[in-house]
Amino acid sequence: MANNTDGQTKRTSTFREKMIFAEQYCAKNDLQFTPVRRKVLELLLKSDRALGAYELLDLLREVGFKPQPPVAYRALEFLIKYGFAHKVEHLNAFVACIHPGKEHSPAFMICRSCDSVSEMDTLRSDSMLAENLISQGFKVEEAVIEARGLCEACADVEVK
Amino acid sequence: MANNTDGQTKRTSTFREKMIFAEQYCAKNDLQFTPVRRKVLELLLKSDRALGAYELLDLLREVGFKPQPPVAYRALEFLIKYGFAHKVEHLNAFVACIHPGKEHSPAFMICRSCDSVSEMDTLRSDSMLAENLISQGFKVEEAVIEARGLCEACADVEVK
DNA sequence: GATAAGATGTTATATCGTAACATCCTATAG
DNA sequence: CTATAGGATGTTACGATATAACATCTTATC
Repeated sequence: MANNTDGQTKRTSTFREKMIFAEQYCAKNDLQFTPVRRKVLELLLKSDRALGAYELLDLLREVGFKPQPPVAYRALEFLIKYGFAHKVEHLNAFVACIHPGKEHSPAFMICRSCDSVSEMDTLRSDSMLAENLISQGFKVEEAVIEARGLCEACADVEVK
Repeated sequence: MANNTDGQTKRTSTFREKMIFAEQYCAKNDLQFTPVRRKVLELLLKSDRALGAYELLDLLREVGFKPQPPVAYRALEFLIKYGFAHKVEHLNAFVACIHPGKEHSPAFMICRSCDSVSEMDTLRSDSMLAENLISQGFKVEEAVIEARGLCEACADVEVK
């Protein structure tokens, strides 16, 4: 299938495109996209599961870093603050964001069979939710949705 | 205002009514509503905030129990399993459920100012959400919504 | 009164997360 | 070229959350 030089092909953005986006976003906004931060984002992007902080620490060690826990948590804090990653609260674990740069409240689909986590494109449901809550007198500033169930692949397999 | 003998008055159910409901539900379903479980539910019902497991342990100690962590976690596991309580993942803390016995995915409104947690009556939004996710090939089995923002009281106060 | 299931007691430890302070790096002013 | 200031990282130590594993007790039933 398409490589990066094929500007015509329709597809979601690639790993490399996301890294380049992060790079440029940081440059534009005077943010330091340091080696640890870059590596953590790479690891999250390459994983189809959410990764725990200590798991990330192990992976960082495998590629030559010698980080203590605060290093991972600080990198994650940075990535989350600027919209490159989210925390999945049900798992105490972290995932790369699918549309960094855009304001949004994330919604996750967590497969109970294969543990994959995918982020829903949920700009629409945001507003439904907010309206709903506002109607009860609550002023929503941010909202997170986490759904557990079966992803398409695992639902196909399960005969039950 | 109304006491329990006033069957006509419209209001949400009282602490005592909820305890009686739990009692009867357990009796009907051969579940043991033991002293620790009862006390933990009482404590959650009486609190307007979510309570952490270790906070509950302290409160249990104040009333004569001498529990180690697993005791609290087991009581909570029971209450959650049978729909009397929920875990608020953003807070690593627990709240009593507002409508036990009914199948539902909870939605919480967490006030960033006063820390109050209230559960939204969200049977409707459930289905909206499920439809939305199903459309992306994911089979939702349960979903949790957690919104942060300002409760009505705190929004009124805040002049900003 | 034997037995089995569920509940609780208890110890120890795993897992997740952060406070606090030292050090380093880099940009910019003097 | 130093000085210095802010942000980033290194490091130690610990706090907070959660559970595994096994012992004991309680209760219902045979």
